[in-house]
Amino acid sequence: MNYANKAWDGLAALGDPTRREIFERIAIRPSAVGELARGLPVSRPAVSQHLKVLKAAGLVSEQAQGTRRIYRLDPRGIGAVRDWLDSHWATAMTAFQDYADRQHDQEAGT
Amino acid sequence: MNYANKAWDGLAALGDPTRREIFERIAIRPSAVGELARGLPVSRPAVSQHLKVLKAAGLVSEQAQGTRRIYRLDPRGIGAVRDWLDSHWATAMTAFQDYADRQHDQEAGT
DNA sequence: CACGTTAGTAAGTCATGGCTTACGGTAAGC
DNA sequence: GCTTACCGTAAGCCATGACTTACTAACGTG
Repeated sequence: MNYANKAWDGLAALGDPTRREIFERIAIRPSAVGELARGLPVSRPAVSQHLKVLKAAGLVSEQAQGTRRIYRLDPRGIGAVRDWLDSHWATAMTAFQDYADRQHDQEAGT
Repeated sequence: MNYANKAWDGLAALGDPTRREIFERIAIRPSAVGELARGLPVSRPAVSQHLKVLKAAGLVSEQAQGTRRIYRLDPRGIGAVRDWLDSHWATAMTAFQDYADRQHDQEAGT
């Protein structure tokens, strides 16, 4: 139960729509900064700043290739957020089931 | 592959730390608005507004109980975000594996 | 039936953070 | 070595959105 820390950073990072867009493009294909910026309605420095946040959250990793920096998905950070959500999803499922059962019992009881 | 829509709303909603805090408290135990506000450093209307966003994203559901509104987790919205993340996590894993293999082959080749 | 409790909405304030331009710095190519 | 391409950081601007107070509404209780 310590995905909480990393999961929070990840969720905070994925809260911005532009960052989600960048994230999804990287998911399709690892890309360099300028390459990403060319397909987006924001400037290249803006993309750089977003990548910095995504990297700090552990969602993407960077690899130098000449003067280019190739960004790709980082399974670790993504996995942390996934686990956090999965845990809450399971909680929600059982809670919902219990709730539905109780409703049913109440109706049957009267 | 249409969790994208709901997942985006969910991620946008969970981007705010106060909303995540509210979300986690509801996960522990379904609660009314005032009850939540009492344990948080923000006013009751602020909590109301956050719950509105969470509900619109399909992450929580509301049930009237007298003048009180009980909020509980909604598995549907949470599941959508979970699936979105799970999908990208799987992508990241295989991509990372491929990348590692290629690095290894390159080293062996020389 | 009035009062107290609970909660959503409106309006307005203010800070967070996303964006831009400008700059500096590194690696490849001629 | 000089130029070109690629990228991160700094500084500053500005809009989004989170928060507050005030108001209105609905339900239960004495």
